[in-house]
Amino acid sequence: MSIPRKPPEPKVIERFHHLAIRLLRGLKRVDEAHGFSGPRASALSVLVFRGPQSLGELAAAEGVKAPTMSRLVKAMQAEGLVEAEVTSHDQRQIRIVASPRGRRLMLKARELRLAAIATLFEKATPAEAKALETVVELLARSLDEA
Amino acid sequence: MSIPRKPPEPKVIERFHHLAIRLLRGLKRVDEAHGFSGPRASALSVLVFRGPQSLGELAAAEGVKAPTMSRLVKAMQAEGLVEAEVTSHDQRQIRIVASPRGRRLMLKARELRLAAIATLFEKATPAEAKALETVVELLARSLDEA
DNA sequence: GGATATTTGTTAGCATTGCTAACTGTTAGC
DNA sequence: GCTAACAGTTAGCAATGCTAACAAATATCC
Repeated sequence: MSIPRKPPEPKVIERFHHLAIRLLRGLKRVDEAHGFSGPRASALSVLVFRGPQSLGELAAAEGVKAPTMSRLVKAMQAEGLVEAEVTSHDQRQIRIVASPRGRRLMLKARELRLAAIATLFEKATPAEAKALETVVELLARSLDEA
Repeated sequence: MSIPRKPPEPKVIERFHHLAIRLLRGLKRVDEAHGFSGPRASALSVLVFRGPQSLGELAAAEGVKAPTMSRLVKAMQAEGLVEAEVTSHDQRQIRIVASPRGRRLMLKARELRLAAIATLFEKATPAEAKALETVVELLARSLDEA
């Protein structure tokens, strides 16, 4: 028994593409207005939601190479956003932790981003809200298996 | 007569946010795999779809300041992606045009991006395809009025 | 008509963020 | 224990964003 399929029109794909770009561009503005942006916010959310990470883990989570993350961590340390220390059992690794201040700022920034997105959907009808859920499910499935 | 409303759950917003980030990150990879990326592809699509632009217009369309676009145009000229010349009536302005090669490469890159997105939706059921259309409509409406 | 202001683009110089290559120190394996 | 592999750091390059300061052309205002 096969599942019925009906891929969306190319036109819809194009519009979706364009909208995704515009959305992220807008979010970038939200971040910049609030101070620390991009890589800092992203690395901090990993540290807050997944807990302390080694440099390698954090670099992998963010999809960047070790030297890039090394420099970012150093900068964030100087700004009091994270703390780093050598772990007990393996003297090579470092353990990076979000500082209370880093945690607070990240959560605030995240809140603003989510609020900005929520605004876009606030006028949704019940049917549209349901459609959004459906699309989120579909996208999550596709991205996870990719 | 008021329209019934039912904003989506915060959880759905969060997931949508996360998925949008993952999607764009993936597209960046697609671009990088193919050579020229980000600002070049984006500026070229403005030149191809809206036609020749002055430097100021192009900078505004891309949301960057004039010096940034000035440098980008110079680099793209050197790479044979665009051509620039002084306009007839106002000797201050330049008229930037996509070269045939720039046009071709941009269209190819765009095709790859859209194909990557299409892949995500190719297993959609008819109901899911309809839901995507609904969300695209809703998003477009919200972003346009913002 | 000519002095002054505005507009358009460029140049110079700085910050951030990505990379690779080369290095240091630590751990693991033979 | 010697050597190989691993974890991070440092140095240096490229791309992309910015502001400040400038040159040239055009508009504006007596």
